[in-house]
Amino acid sequence: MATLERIHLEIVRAVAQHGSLTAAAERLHLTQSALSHTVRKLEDQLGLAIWYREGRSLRPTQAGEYLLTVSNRLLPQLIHAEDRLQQFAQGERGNLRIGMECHPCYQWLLKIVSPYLAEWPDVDVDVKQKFQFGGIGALFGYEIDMLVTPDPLYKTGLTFVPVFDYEQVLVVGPQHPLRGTKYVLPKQLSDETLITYPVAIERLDIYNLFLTPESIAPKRHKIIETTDIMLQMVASGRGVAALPRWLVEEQSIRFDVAPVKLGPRGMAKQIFLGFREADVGIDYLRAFVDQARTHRDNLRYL
Amino acid sequence: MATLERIHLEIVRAVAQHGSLTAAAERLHLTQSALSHTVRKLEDQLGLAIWYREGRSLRPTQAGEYLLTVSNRLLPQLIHAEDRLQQFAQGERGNLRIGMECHPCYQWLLKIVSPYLAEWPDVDVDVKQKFQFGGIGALFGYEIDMLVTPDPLYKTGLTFVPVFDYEQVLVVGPQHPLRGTKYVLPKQLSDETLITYPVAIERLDIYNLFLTPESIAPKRHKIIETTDIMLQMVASGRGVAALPRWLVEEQSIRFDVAPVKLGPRGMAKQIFLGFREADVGIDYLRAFVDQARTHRDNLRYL
DNA sequence: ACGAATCAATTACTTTTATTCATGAGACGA
DNA sequence: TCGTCTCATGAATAAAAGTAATTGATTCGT
Repeated sequence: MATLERIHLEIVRAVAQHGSLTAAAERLHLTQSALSHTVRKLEDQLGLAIWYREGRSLRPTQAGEYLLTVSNRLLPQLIHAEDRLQQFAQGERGNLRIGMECHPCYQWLLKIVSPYLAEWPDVDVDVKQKFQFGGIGALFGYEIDMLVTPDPLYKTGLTFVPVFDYEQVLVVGPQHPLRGTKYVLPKQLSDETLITYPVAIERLDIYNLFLTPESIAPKRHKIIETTDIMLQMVASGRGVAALPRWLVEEQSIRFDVAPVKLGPRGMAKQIFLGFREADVGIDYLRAFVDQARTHRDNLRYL
Repeated sequence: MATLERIHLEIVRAVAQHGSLTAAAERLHLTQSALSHTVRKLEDQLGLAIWYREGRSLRPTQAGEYLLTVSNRLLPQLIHAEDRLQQFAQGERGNLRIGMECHPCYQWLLKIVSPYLAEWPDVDVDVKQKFQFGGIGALFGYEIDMLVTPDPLYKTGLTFVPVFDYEQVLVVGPQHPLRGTKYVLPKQLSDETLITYPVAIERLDIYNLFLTPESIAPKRHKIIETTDIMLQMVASGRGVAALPRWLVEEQSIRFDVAPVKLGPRGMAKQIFLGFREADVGIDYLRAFVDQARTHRDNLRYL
């Protein structure tokens, strides 16, 4: 019979991170001896080894690997809970951890965040972009509190609210033959170089809603991380990309690029904010959604 | 600066459950005094109160409520980790926590579980049916390891595998006018009493795929928990229900009920097994999926 | 409205646990 | 092969957690 204590999780994690008990001890402000004792006791209680002792180094056993995944999952949650309690104590509101699942949304988010921060001076906003199990998983796993995503999921436990409507368009450079045409058809892209963000093809709308249904693929597919570079590539004639119209129009001052409608009816898209239903009571979270909604309503009257 | 220890989570939880420090102390095999000390120290370190002291009873503060949700989320995960380590130590494989999101699947599950248990004597199988945040949330939140569901979710972090194809049919009793007809149309149900399991209407296929698209509602909607009672009700002419064909045929020996096709083409359904991608390496989990797949293939050759 | 019962808080004390210090044994590289 | 790095160990000590006994307040039953 053994009880997993927080210190055990800390040790497993620190050892994995620093490679040795000695280094882990330093990081945890303890002596190597203290860790050795604690580890021995835990291993005795569990009746199994957490590390293979190979010479003077430690290699995790199967159980050790497992404990590591548990630690990596639970420790951040404990730490976040402490932070939040700390904030309660200081009368602060807390922090809002926002996850982003769509690259160009970042520009949009900035416009929401600045008035929000002004209105809620005692709420901190974190923005995360990488999740082990995707945005939905991050919400369920309490890694983030709010998710900005183009594809919502109406399921128990989560709420999604549409906060932004936009048109996804093709972006072309100055010399491009498609420039100025009313719209583009899928087959017209079969000889183009398509530039996208580094995400799985199944998550790219230009494939899902445009190319794949017609069984068409572009000649080449280039991957670029940042919007700026992407637009530079397009402006210099190296390829075409699919981006929100508002973003293209905003950036057309800086780069010589132009939007072209995708298909005769265009490609309508929405951005959603998602959060845990359990959190609806948190006022500053609600306020963020309201802020985003207000922004949307303002655009409507343009 | 305060560190949340496991004992703090235990205390918060036990107090919420038993209503008093004294009762909580007993449950944790400690004296009331010990808890009082620990609580005071934690509250001092945090700089805030976890409970309001009202007379001789404790009512959680906002911080206390928050701590309780954290405890309820994290403690079960710690306990499960301990169990699993224990199982590692004893050479056992572990347990497979299966969540069920569809009522009649239970019959199907039984057929998979028994050969599985025989093949994996050192794996225990738990079946859970209630989840705070739905089946998907339970998977992400490590409440369960496998989900049996009719609606999968192809998203990062989870894998869904179809394991069972069936036809959803209308079940009618012995005197029912629809008995023996080729198929039933939505409007033919507008004067019937429909019996279903107690789940939200949006999750019932008979509504989603059959009635709602034609804007038709049954005359009455009765809710029954168990399949047996449901079939008894149908057999005695109290209403009709929608169930898998195989189940109806199996039970038609015990109850005088008959299946009727839903619409001219019938209603084709699938059951899926879902699990965390992070767990694909776990052999006994994989084996369960294989078991289910094998069962499916066997049915194909009938 | 009174007395018994119950509850949390506190103090002083005890026990248990965690941590350190000093040291040893084995592995590794120069 | 020596110096240095690793983790393990035992005894000593510091720190923490726990108990017992008591108090004061509140609640409940009669």
